[in-house]
Amino acid sequence: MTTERPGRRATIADIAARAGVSPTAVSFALNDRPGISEHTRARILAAVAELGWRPNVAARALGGRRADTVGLVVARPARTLGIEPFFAQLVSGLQARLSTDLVALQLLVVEDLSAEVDVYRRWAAERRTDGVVVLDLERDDPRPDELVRMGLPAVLVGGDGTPGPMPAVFADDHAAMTSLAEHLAALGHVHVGHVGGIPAYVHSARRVAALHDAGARLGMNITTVPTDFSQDEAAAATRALLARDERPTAIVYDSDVAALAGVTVLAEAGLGVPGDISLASFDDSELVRLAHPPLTAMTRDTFELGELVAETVLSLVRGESVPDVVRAPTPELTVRGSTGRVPEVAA
Amino acid sequence: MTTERPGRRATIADIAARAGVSPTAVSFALNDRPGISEHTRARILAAVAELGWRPNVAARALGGRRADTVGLVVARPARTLGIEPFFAQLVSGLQARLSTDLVALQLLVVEDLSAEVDVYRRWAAERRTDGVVVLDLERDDPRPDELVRMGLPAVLVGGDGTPGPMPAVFADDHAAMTSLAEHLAALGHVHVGHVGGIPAYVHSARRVAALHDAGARLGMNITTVPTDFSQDEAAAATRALLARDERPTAIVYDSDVAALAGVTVLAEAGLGVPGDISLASFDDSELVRLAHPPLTAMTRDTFELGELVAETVLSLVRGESVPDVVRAPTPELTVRGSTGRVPEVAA
DNA sequence: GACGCCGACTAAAGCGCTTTAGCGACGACA
DNA sequence: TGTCGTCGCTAAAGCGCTTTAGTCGGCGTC
Repeated sequence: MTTERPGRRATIADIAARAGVSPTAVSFALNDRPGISEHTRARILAAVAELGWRPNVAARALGGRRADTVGLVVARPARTLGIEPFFAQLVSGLQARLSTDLVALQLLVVEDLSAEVDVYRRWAAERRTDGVVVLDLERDDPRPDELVRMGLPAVLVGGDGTPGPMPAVFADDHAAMTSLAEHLAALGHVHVGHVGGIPAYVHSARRVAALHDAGARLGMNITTVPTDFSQDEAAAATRALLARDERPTAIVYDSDVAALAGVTVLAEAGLGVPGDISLASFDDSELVRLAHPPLTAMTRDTFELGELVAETVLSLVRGESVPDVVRAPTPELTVRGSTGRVPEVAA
Repeated sequence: MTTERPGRRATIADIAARAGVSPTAVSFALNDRPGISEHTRARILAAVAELGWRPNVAARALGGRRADTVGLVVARPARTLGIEPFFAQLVSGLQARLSTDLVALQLLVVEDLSAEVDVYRRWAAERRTDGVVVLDLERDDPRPDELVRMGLPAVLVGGDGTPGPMPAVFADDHAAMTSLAEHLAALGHVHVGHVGGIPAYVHSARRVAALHDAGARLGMNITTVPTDFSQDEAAAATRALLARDERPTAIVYDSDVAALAGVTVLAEAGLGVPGDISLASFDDSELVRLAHPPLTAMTRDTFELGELVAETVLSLVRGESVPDVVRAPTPELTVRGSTGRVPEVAA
């Protein structure tokens, strides 16, 4: 156990004294730099262990070194984050990978994009983080350029798969949505509703495009209703779809939370799933697995995605070469009980 | 906008030069210390704004000041965190309150308690965080004493409401569980199952005690099955309860996620809720509101709880006086469609 | 008119590391 | 034998702030 010194905590000087060397030697030993004999190094490490000493991160960072911290700023209402499995899983994965390298994750939730950029500016000026992870890329998003300008290394999650000003981790939403559309087409569905996300988001737009492309190709009639990802709007969108003259025989939801809201609306309307109408969620998660019936969804390992993003940002801040576009696995179709053949009557 | 200097970023010396004063004056102006005239202060602040300068946090922390960071270490499997609304909401609330004071939240997920203590030790030695938030208090928990020993300020969430070695934010689980028991008793339930949490957790134990106390008082027969909070165990526990000779007419779940698992088991067993059996969840959340039928639950604002905890830890690290026990609002009963009168046959 | 005090400010030290420059000893090489 | 290179290590500067200990001029007091 650590022997508490009276008053102040141990510093590098205490270690040096105890090992009978200079502070420089301690620093060299600690950072695996050459010029310290094995014998001396061992003595130093022993002193470190005995006093339970750790270099003060602030002092370390001051010497122009890294802060060993990666930042994540999310521009969404703080209260809604708690129910987004995607987000929570991503953070868990990020955290898991970062912590193996003793790098901390700094989390911040803000109101909007401009507040988000302000935070980046602050962090960059304060040297608080070595790099950041950027989510929910939008069309003409100001963040990449701003980040380049302020010299804060960043990794984008999402994007359109084309090389941009900074590395991006990209999952092929288009291919994923296409396979979901093909699944529905194979079951005979023609009129398909789509409860989409925020159109400004690049990934939302890409999903809409994919679904409509596939619809055109496979002779399906797609109706997309955009939402802000909230349950209220998802429920309203579902009701709107049900009220259409040509009522859809299947509805695709952009997120798991939205899909659950949809399940509730259908239950209230007395419609059976998949007997009367088929449901599918683009995001898979515990939530849709627990629904009754469990929902057909595009499965991806979001935790793993987080790890991949962390890996990328770690390489980036270390100055290692990072590909412009890191491909994450494409989500794969998991068929569960919520999708079935189109009902006879409506066929 | 900031004028980028060639090479290095602005430091306090640049601001001082621009304002025609000494670095000391800049520091004083920034920290609202007396001894700077209004006129000079204004000139300094103008220079700060023009260069978009922010004090380097590392340099600041090095001067023995605060790190402006609060830590949260969670000893649970990282993958399960993503589906715990309680946890996500708490973090959101914490974050929201901390960020208004520009204090960062450091998140870390570890395997077990001993790894958690190691992280505290590291953080204390590195001066990385000013204080920490401790969750999931256990019986004979080693953490409070260890934290006191290493001099890391901490706030406990949970606990038993008695003053301990450090401030605790306490919600009266006992009273909450009692009101849930009374609700079931009023509906005529006698045989009540309880899918509990990890018995080592103080809050789990307190809930069990409350339920059994109320049972004794109200003539109910309570059967508690402990679980590790996972859905698998919750499902298994539910099946075990259903298989009992004296099948319960109501089941209480300690968490929302567990309750959802229970809903699925009942649906598979062909039992109607609340026709055949009543269900209630101790934790309320979006999840149980979305279930069909929506579940009766004990409602509390976890986001607000997070804010309260943040408030407490902020006071603590600032050296302000903090009560030993901060009382959070007691969760309140929200009756929804999942609890009903005990069925005739079983009554 | 001498003294003390106060307000406004500065010089310099110090926080705990990392890093650069350099030093002495020793062996290799010519 | 002299020189150079290398190894193992140290002295000292420097990172960008905060803080302590002043300095200096003006004003009130007796």
